[in-house]
Amino acid sequence: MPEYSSLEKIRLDKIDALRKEGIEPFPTRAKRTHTSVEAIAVFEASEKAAPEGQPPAEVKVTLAGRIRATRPMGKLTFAHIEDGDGKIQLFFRVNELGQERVDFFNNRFDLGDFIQASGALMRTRTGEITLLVHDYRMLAKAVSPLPAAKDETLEDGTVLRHAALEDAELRARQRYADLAVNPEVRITFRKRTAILRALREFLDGHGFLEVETPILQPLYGGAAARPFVTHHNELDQDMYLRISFELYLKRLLVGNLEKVYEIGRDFRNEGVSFKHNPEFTQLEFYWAYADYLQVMELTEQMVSTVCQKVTGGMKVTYQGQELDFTPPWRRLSMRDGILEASGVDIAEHSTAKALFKAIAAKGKTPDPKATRGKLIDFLLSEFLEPTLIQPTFLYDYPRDISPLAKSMPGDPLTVERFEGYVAGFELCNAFTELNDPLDQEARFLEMGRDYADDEEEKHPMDQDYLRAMRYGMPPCGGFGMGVDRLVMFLTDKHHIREVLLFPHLRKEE
RNA sequence: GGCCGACUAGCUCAACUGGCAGAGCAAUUGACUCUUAAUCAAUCGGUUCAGGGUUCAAGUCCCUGGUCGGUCACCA
Repeated sequence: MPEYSSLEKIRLDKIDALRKEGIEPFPTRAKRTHTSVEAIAVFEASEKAAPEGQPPAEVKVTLAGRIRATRPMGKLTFAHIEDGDGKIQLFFRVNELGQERVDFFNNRFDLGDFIQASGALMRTRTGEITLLVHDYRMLAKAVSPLPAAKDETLEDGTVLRHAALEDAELRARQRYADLAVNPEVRITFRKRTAILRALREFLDGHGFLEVETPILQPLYGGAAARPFVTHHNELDQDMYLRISFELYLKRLLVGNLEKVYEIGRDFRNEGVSFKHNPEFTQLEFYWAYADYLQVMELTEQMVSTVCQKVTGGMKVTYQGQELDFTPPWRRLSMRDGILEASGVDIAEHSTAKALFKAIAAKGKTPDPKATRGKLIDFLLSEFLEPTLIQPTFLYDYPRDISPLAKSMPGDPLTVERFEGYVAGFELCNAFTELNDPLDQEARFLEMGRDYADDEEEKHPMDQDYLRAMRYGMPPCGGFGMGVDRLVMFLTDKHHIREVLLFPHLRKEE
């Protein structure tokens, strides 16, 4: 049983009063002929069609929406309702309704209630298109007051929000209230959907087949991350929530599906931050007979096309700085990038020991047990990453942190891999895929050895994946992107929570 | 997980070095036939995140816990 506040008790009393009056506060059916936006458009068209100096033909509509403001003034009441499209004003007047029905609205309806209202559209003296109400009824009573937000439209047309729901926790925990009260939040999530649709359109248009692979897996892999573990009761078998799609999608290339992609949820049992949520939306595609350079080109085409479609241009403002997604993006080798940013030339230090000394000379202290690849990664995040603001492809990664990528011909320490960086953090990760089953098996063993004393990063050997690869896998390029991060860039949100409808939060006490 | 900060009415926020917990909106009542943060008058509304401590006196100081935010660590 909830503890009702004094405001809620008043509303509960109104529900009782309505029922006593024979009115159902939660009727089963509703009716509407137009949304607020449609109604306004129809009325404007009718005004345009009217001959010069003549009043427009009468436009009768039935609207439905949530009451967001009321202004009772005796024999008149003005109210604004909001629906999924926008807002429109209702005008209750004694002339049409009689005093009793005007009073009934004022006495029984509250902010947040859903109402259905029919009547004729008109313009008020101040020029606002308004529904002159001839009939109305309750569609759903709101027991709890919405966390109020009132908008004031200033003379220059800017909207000033008063008493908006701003508390980040409450907004995320009660996203329904956040959405109900903050229209720009609805816009963000509509944009998110538009981005997903645009990504699918792009890949479909390039001949990729969208597929679905298991989320519950007997073995996890394809990334270095701790998994969530669950259990199948009937089979008495532990299962993992996937940490990537990679190993399953590449099995499909063995099966002669040459271009596949999946957009779905990955789960990583790791820290939560402004760019990490335990479950996040990943896009991966695999492309037979392509290499990482072709993937690079397709990536900048895809992201810029999506940006164009969703925002109307190739440039966006992100946290006060302009990002330009126009291809081609800057290409920077790992060696050059790190040399520029830190002064350390990784090519001059071929062992972990030598590289560690070079880093120490710069006044930084990485983990002394780190492999050479991990040290390079340290240099990358410490010096280079923060400088990669405009979209940049950083390419040629150390082999020992890339167990699924193919080595550069003639350079055993380096693999054909790139990551796309934007605004100082990683957007995507791609490589020429390793398709040699013997090399792949050796890499798995290598990972197992290198990380043997670090259970968390141990890469499990996936025998079925190797079996698939032994049937022959075409040379291919593969790609993965955190879709939430792309949404962040295109909606100018600093925190991943702002682009997830229901982000991870700690249990509510 | 470490460090720093925040938490006060349904919402947004005040309250000096410890000294009677306040405002606007929302709500209730009344006035008002073109308002738009409607206005005007009156009224209601509090376990100051929770628990403990110091003190004549705690929203304020101390300790423990919670949640959120920032930051660092972790995240090949």
